Amino acid sequence: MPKPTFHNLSEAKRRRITDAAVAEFSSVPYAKANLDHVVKAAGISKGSLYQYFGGKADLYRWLLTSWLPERKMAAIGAQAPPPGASIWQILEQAFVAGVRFAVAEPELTRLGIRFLRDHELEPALAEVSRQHRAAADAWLMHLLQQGQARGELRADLDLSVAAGFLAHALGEGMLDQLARALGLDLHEMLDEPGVVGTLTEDQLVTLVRHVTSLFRDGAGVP
Amino acid sequence: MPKPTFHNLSEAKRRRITDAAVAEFSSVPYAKANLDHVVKAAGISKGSLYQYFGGKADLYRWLLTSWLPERKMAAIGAQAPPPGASIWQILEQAFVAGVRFAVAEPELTRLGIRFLRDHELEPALAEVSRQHRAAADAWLMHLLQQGQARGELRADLDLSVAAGFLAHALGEGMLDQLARALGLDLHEMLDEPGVVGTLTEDQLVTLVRHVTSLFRDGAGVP
DNA sequence: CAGTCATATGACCACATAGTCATACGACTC
DNA sequence: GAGTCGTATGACTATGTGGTCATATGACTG
Repeated sequence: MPKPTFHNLSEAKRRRITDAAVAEFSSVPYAKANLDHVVKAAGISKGSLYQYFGGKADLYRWLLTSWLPERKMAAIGAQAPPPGASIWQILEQAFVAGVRFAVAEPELTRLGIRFLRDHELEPALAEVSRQHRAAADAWLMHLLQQGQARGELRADLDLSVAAGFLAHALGEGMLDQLARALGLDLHEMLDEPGVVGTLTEDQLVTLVRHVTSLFRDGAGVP
Repeated sequence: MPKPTFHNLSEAKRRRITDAAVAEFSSVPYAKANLDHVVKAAGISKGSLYQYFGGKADLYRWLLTSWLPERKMAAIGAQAPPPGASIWQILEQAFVAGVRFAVAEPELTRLGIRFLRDHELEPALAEVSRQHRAAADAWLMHLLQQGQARGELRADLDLSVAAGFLAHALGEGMLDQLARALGLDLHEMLDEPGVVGTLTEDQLVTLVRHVTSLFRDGAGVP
């Protein structure tokens, strides 16, 4: 976590530093991320960085556990679902919010994806990631149980299996599908700023419905 | 690719080197993998390793593009599906073969998973991975089209979306589900050699059926 | 203006580790 | 036994980079 000095800096300077760090950590895996790039891009000296943060791991941890979640919250907002919403509406809302964020902030998305892939490196981060997973899991299981009780789900569904797939589908999986729809690789898509913007709201919602439809009743063709 | 010298070595020595390399590359990401560990574990000198391979990247590439596929083929074998098989039988067979391999060879599985996660590092490997993906994709799409033509699929299914999910489900996703069934994290599961053996053939097949059932007709509860 | 404090600096150090090379070994030939 | 050829060795070099520290700047105080 940042040292007090960091909080005393001007908003603009903090921003320069954060931007530089995000750019670096989102473009290469943690082990390859280079603090010299960060300080150069931020226009500060190496010594200063160590006046603000405890080190590389500290900076990375702060970005992922404090800064990124804040940005995400700010961007998505905690939209309460309408009172009588079906679990499909709730899921759809979550899916769409996630994809909209990815479209609006491809760099932050890349940062998050990188984290998913090498969180095992920093034991402290592994714990963070485990908690995230557990929270998402609990939320999904609760939702699915509710759905099953209301008869909104296919009756033959194994909830645990479904929750596992939805967890993936809500995150990376959805982005993969998007990339697929554009004929690209996930990384290619996130690296090209313009391309995601070509997706229409309509395409997006259609894609989301195709995903959720897997868990709803089929049309029942024999 | 290995230099000619490597092929002249005794089977046993080649084996020691390969085992050491697999152990290293499967336990840490490529950037962190240390050739000194490899030579020590293999009981050879650093110079020798460079007599056998062009360098770190060369060794890694060979493991993933030649050695691992061979081992996989040997372990799974190219079982032709029975002539009149439904796509569900074919998929089930593929799923089960994949999981059996993971159970039998957790270290090789870890190696493969690591590769999936940092293939972007080595441009040459990115190409390899792209080809794998494309091949898997083509196979799945073909299978699904066949299934749709025969009416074995839910009629409302978007084939492209389904193929995307199946691609994940056949690989990492299936392993994730397995770990979930054991109450573990994917990496925890692969790191503990004993634990996977506790799964019965029955549990395994049941899990696989739960996954494929997502794409089949639901029981149709309103 | 002297003193003090927070902040800034970048040359520098410490260390890890990919890759090299001069040298040695040993089997096989003549 | 001298020559030669494929192989083995590990000390060494080159490089990249996380982290440190003596020194500086400059604002504010009395």
